[in-house]
Amino acid sequence: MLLFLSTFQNKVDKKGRVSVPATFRAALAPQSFPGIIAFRSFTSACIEGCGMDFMENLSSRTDQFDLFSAEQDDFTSLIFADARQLAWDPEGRIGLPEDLTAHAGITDTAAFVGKGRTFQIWNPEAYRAASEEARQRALRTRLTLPAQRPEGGPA
Amino acid sequence: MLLFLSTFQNKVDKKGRVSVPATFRAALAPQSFPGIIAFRSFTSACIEGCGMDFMENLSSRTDQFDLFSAEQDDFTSLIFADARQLAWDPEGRIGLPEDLTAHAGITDTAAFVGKGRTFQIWNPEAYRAASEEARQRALRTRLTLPAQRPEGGPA
DNA sequence: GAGATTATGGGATATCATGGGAAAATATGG
DNA sequence: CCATATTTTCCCATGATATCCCATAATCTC
Repeated sequence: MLLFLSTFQNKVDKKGRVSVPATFRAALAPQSFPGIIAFRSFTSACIEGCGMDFMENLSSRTDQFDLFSAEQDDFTSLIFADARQLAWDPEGRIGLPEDLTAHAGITDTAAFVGKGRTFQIWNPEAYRAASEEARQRALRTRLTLPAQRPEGGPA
Repeated sequence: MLLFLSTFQNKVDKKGRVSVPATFRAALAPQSFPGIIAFRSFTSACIEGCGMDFMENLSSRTDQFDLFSAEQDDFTSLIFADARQLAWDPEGRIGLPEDLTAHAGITDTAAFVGKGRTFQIWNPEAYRAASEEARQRALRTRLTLPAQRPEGGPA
């Protein structure tokens, strides 16, 4: 199972810990780092989550900018500087740092939302509202996906 | 765990020592040299930090310049001549040389900023201002990453 | 319905950041 | 070449934090 699917609501205990859904952990099992990478979304009031491989992939892509260029610098500031490695304990829980929960408005419950290669962590009510809006928007504009790009080709 | 992620603020004691974040030390653990490489940034008021492997990679890149050319000469002066090996003590602390702290305006607190393959060391307030600017710039210009390269990267 | 897996709670333990003193290494001066 | 001063490195102590471990309840699977 390589994709993050479905939505799970788990409790945040008084220590700030929350269980990562078992299916998400299974999706991350092949990774080198036993946990998740999390950073503040810069478009929504939520936390972005992914595996270390996703960050490695991002790093490779930023290598396409010239080293020490302004673009490379801005991008790495935005993502890598803000990202946090959250290792899970033997029971599969992570501790959510205060600045992340503050950004997402999370207090006693967290919603893990599958997004395919990544996932998000929301305040449950905030997510309900945001997802309903997204659904309305999709119906209004007849949202479509671009056709798949041909794989491979000259490097 | 090959990437430098997140931002950490550590104190500089009266001896000029500061703890390298444990996760950064872990990322540098495979290296032969038990410490970091540091040199003055020539784009910002901060200290650039990395491992020896990255310096070797830089050396390869300077090979793109003609040997003994002005560019090659400038680049190697800016980086290699200025770089210093800072070994950490048994507790994971390094001593920051005065010329580096002066360049970054660091006095009693240092911010270690993850940048992927490298990291930076800032005066905390200076970094807050610079990162906020970078964030605004990135959002304004809708900075995006080039599409994934056909080869390499996780599936 | 039985066994296994998962989510949750709380106490014990280890790790990390930090401070200060002792010992060693280096530099300075006669 | 030795004595002294200065710097650097090492060692130990401490508080705060994060991690581990065990126990229990809810859920899922077969």
